[in-house]
Amino acid sequence: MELNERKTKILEAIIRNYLESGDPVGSRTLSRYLDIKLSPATIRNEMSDLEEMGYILQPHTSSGRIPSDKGYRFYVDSMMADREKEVSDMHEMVVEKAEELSGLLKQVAKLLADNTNYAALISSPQLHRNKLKFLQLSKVDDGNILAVIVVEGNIIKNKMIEVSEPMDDDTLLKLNLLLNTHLNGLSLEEINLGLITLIKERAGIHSDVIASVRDAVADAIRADEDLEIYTSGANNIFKYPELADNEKASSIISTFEEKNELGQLINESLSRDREKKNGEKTGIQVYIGNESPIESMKDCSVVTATYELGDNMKGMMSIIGPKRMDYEKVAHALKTLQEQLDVLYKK
Amino acid sequence: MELNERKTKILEAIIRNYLESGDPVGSRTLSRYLDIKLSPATIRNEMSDLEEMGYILQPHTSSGRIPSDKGYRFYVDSMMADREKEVSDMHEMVVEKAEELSGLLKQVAKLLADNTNYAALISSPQLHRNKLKFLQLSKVDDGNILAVIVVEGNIIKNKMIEVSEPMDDDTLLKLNLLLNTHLNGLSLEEINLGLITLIKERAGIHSDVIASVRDAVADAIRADEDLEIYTSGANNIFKYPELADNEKASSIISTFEEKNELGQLINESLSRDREKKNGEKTGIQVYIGNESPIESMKDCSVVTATYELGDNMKGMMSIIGPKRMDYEKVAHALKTLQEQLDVLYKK
DNA sequence: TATTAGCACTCAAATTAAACGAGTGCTAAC
DNA sequence: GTTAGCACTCGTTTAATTTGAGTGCTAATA
Repeated sequence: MELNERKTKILEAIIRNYLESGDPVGSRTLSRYLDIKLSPATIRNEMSDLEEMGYILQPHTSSGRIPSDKGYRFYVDSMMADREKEVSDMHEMVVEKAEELSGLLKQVAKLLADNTNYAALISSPQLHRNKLKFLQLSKVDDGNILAVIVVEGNIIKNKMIEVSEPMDDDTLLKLNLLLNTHLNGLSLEEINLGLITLIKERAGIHSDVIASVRDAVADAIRADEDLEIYTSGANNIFKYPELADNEKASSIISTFEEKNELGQLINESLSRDREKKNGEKTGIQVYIGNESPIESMKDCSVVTATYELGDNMKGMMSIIGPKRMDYEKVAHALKTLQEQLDVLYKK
Repeated sequence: MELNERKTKILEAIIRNYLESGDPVGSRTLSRYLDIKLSPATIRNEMSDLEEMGYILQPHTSSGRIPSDKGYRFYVDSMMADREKEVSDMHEMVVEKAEELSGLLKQVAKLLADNTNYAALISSPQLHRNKLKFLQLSKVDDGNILAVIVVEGNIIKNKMIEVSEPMDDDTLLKLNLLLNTHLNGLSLEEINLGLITLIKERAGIHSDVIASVRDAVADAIRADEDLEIYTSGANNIFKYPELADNEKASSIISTFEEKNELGQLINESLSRDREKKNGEKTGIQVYIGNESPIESMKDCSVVTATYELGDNMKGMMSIIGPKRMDYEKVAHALKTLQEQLDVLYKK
């Protein structure tokens, strides 16, 4: 079946309506709401089709329809394609330059949460150096091997690795080749996987050296140590009945308080952003329901945006709310702050 | 009416029972539960008295009784008097020395929350200097007055105050006397009040100088700048139906996230602790319901304990839960960690 | 062939009613 | 002073009923 123009219109009407009301929407309502004149019966037929195609679903027989994740996805994608609808009812959001970075970030998180009525978070900016560019092991003396590691952004790290027995030049050469072909261009997570296969292939060969190499690379890449996350408006989720029952609220709140799970979201979002650097440039990602990397947010939508402070510092901010959030407003809020942060720290 | 032994026993039985079950407790239940043999009818009479005295109350006519804030207060006070009941069902709580102080504090907060099943928080330790000890203004030259401020812990601060017109020695002497008699021994909050009366009395006299003095004193006293608060287990409140409804949960969660209101609690608790340094020495405070300095916690009980790291660093940790929390267990948990922190950083 | 009116049917949510039961206060007897 | 007895209260539970928004299907219509 094909998603023709009329079906598209109806689908959009369903979603728009549901975003506003939060109630399942039925054929009568749509008949009134649509600009094309169609009887409820006709719309019912179309809705039946749309349901079969997976865009909408019924909470129970004889109720109206609500968008499925697929439906939301369709909506968000087509919304993102239409450039810049103007969003009206939002206060001007103005970031004031703060003395402390932490103050600034707290401010941004609060602005986001207060203006959108969803939960918000922002990460401290991270040095942009997540991929391995080059790796060289050199024999310094019989007991020591020097590892030189270059990561994206041309940051160079040195690490001396002690070995129990000397390694001959030939082996070292091979090992260098092996490591470079396997690991170059990989991020930390991928390197762990890469090393596992590597060790499996060359089982037993200098596996202690390889472990040391991994540690050294991890040190060089990881900037996690100084990752701070500021949250605001977690209690906003209580405004949305579909998230406000104890079970769900508790797990969301807990994720917000623990913060370490949020780290995953940040990494995921930052690395996704890096990948499609060329194409779109807004750096806004939408995760709907199960698309989210965080388990406890499977009933939410998560909208993230990266921001840049000065030259090489990238961070992430995010809005978390119900699936039926006002995506336009949220995207707009994120973009606004993105730009402001950009300008604020431009020297 | 007097709270005789029998009434006391019945009151305690009511409270103990309610702490366990969370349900209003009636005369039949008590009759079975009590060791002295009394018929439900007799107990009803006593309960009626206890209600009149304000220790217990009825959620509605013809329901059992629950403790009032006054009842809880009685219970907690008498409990605190009995030294050290052993508490059984708690895992060993072991704090591991961490590299970073923040890591340590996060760990402690988590231990507290996980072991008690309530919400927990801990503040970073503050330098113990909250009261003004001595204040001296000296004329340096016609345009400048030097303020020397000594606060508790013998920390000395100097501040140069510019004056538009020179002040003669006599006035300065008077002002010194006035300031010292009014402000010595006061904490920051009290100083603000003290200054207001002072200014009222001596209206107009060098009020700009007085304002500068206040700022200088505030600078010297306030250590708030580096106050960090770590929380854990905020979601535990969902385990207690009396706190889990959206309204209450939302405001508690919000307080936990914003953190600045928690600062009040910390100051209040630290300064109370300082006052009764001599008498009790456990440093454990219990705030029941409205006794709490934080508005949003009026349906909770808050138990706080101070801890000392090394020589002059004092911090506060706290457990927040329903009024019917297990006070013994909580007090025990706090004491355990108090001791551990004490030992851990003893040089 | 696409659209629509009509109608029987479904089902969550709201409303009402009845039964239950834990608990009380009061009185009179022990 | 203590207790048994009893009528009464009132929140909770359960079931029955009503309501209403919405559906799918069929047959008539354009």
